[in-house]
Amino acid sequence: MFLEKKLQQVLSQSLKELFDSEVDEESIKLQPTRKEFEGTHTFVTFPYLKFSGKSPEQTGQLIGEYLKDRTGLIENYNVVKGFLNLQISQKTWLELFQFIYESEDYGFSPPNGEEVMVEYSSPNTNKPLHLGHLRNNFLGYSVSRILEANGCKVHKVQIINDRGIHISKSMVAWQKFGKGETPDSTGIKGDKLVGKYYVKFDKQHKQEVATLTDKGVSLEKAQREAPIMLDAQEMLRKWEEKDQQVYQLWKTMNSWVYHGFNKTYVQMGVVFDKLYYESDTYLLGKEEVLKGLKKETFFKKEDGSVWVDLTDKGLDRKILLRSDGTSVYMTQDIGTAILRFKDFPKIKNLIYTVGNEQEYHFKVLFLILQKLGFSWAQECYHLSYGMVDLPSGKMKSREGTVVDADDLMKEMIDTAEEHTKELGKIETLTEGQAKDLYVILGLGALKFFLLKVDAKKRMLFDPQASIDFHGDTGPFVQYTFARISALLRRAEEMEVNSNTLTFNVILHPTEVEVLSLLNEFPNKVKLAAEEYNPSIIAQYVYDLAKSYNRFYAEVPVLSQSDHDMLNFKITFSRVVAQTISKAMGLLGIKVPKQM
RNA sequence: GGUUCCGUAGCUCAAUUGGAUAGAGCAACUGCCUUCUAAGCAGUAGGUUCCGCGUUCGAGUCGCGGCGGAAUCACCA
Repeated sequence: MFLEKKLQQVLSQSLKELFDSEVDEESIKLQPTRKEFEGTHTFVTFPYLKFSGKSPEQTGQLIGEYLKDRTGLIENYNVVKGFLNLQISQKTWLELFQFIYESEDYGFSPPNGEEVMVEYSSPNTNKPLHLGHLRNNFLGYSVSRILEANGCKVHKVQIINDRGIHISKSMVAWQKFGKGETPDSTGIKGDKLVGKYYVKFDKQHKQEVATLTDKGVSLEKAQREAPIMLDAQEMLRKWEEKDQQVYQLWKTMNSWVYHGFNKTYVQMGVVFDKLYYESDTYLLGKEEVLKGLKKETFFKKEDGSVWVDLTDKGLDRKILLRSDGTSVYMTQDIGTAILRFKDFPKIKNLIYTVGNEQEYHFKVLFLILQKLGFSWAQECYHLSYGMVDLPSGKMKSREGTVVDADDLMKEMIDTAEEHTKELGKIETLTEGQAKDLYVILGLGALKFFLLKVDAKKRMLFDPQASIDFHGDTGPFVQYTFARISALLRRAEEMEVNSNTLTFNVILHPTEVEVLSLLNEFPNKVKLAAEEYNPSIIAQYVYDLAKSYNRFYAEVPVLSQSDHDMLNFKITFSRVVAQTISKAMGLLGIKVPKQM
């Protein structure tokens, strides 16, 4: 950013003086120079030929010459076809470093007064969290952090789908087969216990359906009218009537689940500022739909069901209330959205982190909110992410191919422990510190793996082979941080005076490369926020670490005899470590001082 | 069938939003620990960017037509 501004300025100036053309500084685009050419920044001359009236090469030559002679910014240049490659002068690089070093919070913006809400995690209370939730949560959490880094105040919220037929199913099965089991009595985590009964329901249901179809009942009818299914529906009715016993059971079982979820969230390292429950919002949604019906925004069918007609927007008709008056998914979401803007009237943006399978749903939801006359409907955004596939294909709870969140995290942590012990570099850590380290590394690997891929894209996760601790991974970046930390510890022992920085030094090419990346950091943070895209940060921090490692391998730091050089390289390393730590923080990943 | 998204090295992913000879990691192979952490560094090999046509100085990227895959189109959530 620092460099771009200066370059844009002098380029605009040169265009004016050389060709007498007014070009807005902001509109001048620079791109990184391909590494087979000399230089770091490239200016493409093609768009400006109309001003110069000369060939691409000549235009490049003229501008390059001007910059070299008239400004101290570049020390050399070369022209290949229409590409003007600029080599920034040492002096400029050092100015840049000084600027970064002295910046209060380099790359991050101070509060700008904007308020946004990010929803991530929308679990059902009938089964445990799985790999899909991990991508969802890491993504939403990271996007929140990135928005915060850009100065926004972020409300991190969760919507808990705590009502409906699915939880009734678990409740019925627990009543029938549970024999009073509780998380305490069994030692099973609450969400797992409830999930167990959800599976039990499914099993029982299948059996009953089979019995019925054997008697000649059609499959569809059998599925609908199997005794246990009727029980579940009855239970849902009783719940809506607030039947004491059912309500109590519902509260109890949900509390088990929340307790279990919380453990999982703590391990994941994600937090929420506020929780929304669908049981609190579905009635509000219903009210709004009835209001809309009065105003004839919606219409009623003969059987009493309420619909919205979106055919004028190229979409379909969509049901909002069933013929028996009960609400559907959409009804709840209408209520939730309204409640949120009531709770936080100042929010500029409501971001839903939800899988791309629900794109249609959100398109419809936002249109309905618009029809209801809420101006803020424009501010709702569906942050849609792709599904996580397994080598065996899609995850399906019924077929037992779901990767459980707790299991996966534990596996990652165990692998990290194994790896660390093999390398044997942490004898000085206490047992507690070592345990913490395994969590940092295991989760770092997992988060980085899930976040480095563009969120919009469907991705493949191979539990056996996908998670590596080498190469383009979380631990690689963490390692770079730990390495620099070790270096800095040593430097401290040497008592190097780093208070006075005199930049009377000669830069190594690898240092220029790193500086060029450090210069990019603010851009990346901004871009990641604009696109709600953490993968930009993940790719960036990998490049930075990679590039620093090259420097580390080629340039000795502590054995520098010249004081200024020594001092510079230590400070330089510290700035890189700080930037790595900040970038990883945006991904929700911690970095260890030793590993 | 309609709509939307996707197709890049053996595998997993990039490619600065239309820029130069399409880049990383993994897997394979070759070097580098008596000097700051080798979870590292350097190197070799690997490509008709699914196919075809078009748009222009320039296409993995934009348009059209195919082929292949996914999601969605519920009185499920």
